[in-house]
Amino acid sequence: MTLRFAVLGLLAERPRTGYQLARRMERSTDYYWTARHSQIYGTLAALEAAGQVVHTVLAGPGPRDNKAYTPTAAGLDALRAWLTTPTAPRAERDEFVLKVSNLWLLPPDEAIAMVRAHRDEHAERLARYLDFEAESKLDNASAAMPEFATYATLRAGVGYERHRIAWCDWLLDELDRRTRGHQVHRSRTGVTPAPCGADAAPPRRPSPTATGRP
Amino acid sequence: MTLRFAVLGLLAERPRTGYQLARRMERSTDYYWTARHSQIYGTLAALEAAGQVVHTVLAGPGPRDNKAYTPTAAGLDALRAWLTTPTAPRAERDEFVLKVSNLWLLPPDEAIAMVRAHRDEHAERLARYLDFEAESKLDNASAAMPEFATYATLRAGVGYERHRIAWCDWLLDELDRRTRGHQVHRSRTGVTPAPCGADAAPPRRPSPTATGRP
DNA sequence: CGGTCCATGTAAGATGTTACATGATTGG
DNA sequence: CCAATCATGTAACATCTTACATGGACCG
Repeated sequence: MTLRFAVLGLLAERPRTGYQLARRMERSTDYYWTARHSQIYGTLAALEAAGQVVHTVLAGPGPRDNKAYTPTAAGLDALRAWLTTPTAPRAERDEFVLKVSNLWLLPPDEAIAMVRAHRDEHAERLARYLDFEAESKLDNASAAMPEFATYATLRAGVGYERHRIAWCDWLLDELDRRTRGHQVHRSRTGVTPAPCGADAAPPRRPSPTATGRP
Repeated sequence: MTLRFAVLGLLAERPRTGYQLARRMERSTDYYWTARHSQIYGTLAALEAAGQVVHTVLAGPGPRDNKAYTPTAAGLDALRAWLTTPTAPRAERDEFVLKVSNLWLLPPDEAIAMVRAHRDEHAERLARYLDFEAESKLDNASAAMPEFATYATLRAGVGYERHRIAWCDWLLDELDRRTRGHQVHRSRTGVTPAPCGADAAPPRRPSPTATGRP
């Protein structure tokens, strides 16, 4: 259902065609929902069937008709109702963090390279966001203007990238610290041999607590 | 494909049954991929067909056989290969940020209430994460131990929640500031009326320090 | 005259969620 | 005795991605 509201929200700003919506939603910078055009056209049809948008044909330049969609009063009501509904916490799915949870399987140098690459990518994104931010001048825009809302989402992106970078830096630091001392034992096979102590008998019960908690 | 590797990763730590995997993956705290059991059993079958895991039947307490899965050498190789593959930036889908991008449609008091509720939820989650963190003592665990990797993902969670909270605080502040002068027009609705002074246009740059970092 | 942008659609497939189904053991 | 936990599976559905299809206008 969320895509419906994402589309409605963009249409509430100003009428757009399916193509324009697709352009806007194919990247997620400063917006936070993506969709391909194949999804969008279907969604627009569904919204229209539900009486939440209407379209006017504009006979644009292409061979196709140019359909500009506008939300109806019912559509805007639905949108506002959705806005105030508590947001169910979405399942966090983060492929990189998942990889990090398996980092112990990699030799230290590869682990470090991998994190470093990720860090750089986020640094680049942060730079892009900051460029956007510098361009957007909204001075004393009121909270009732779309410009302010857009700016607020951009700030979310900036904060997120900063957090990501800080975390990568911390990780790199830790990886360095926690491999130092063990590096001595590395003899040209890429794998760390057991360094010392506690060789036998890690407890290994099927332990129900080990399965994890809430 | 990602789920395959998520499962392989957990099995690399220690053998588990489908049920145990499902327990671990139904919440996303300190892990970062979720799945229902209905997905997991299928994935295990696919992994086995691909020769990446094998199972041994343990005739557990239930009426069903208790199948414990272990990765094969081929499975571990595939997992390590995946770890070093560059992570394609996943489409960011964040329902709350999407809502914020439509915030201009709401009357100020409702907007503020909505953000506040979100903030509180994240504060609660942060507290839970910090509890976990306090419990996990890994002192000088090496980077080659699963415990460290798990701890690293927990740190990601902590950083994320902190960023989220800081962003909400910033937003609440801005919403307050940017509606003040406009509140004069709202009569008797339980919301702070404009107190005094600074009615029109104080410079109000979007001070970047306000976002606050980890 | 070949590629990119405009512009709208359909179809097949992968992935994820919800609901259905079964049945033993343990604790209140 | 009723509910929860253990334990594994299937089926229907919703959602998302990728690929196929069409064709005019404009630029180099």
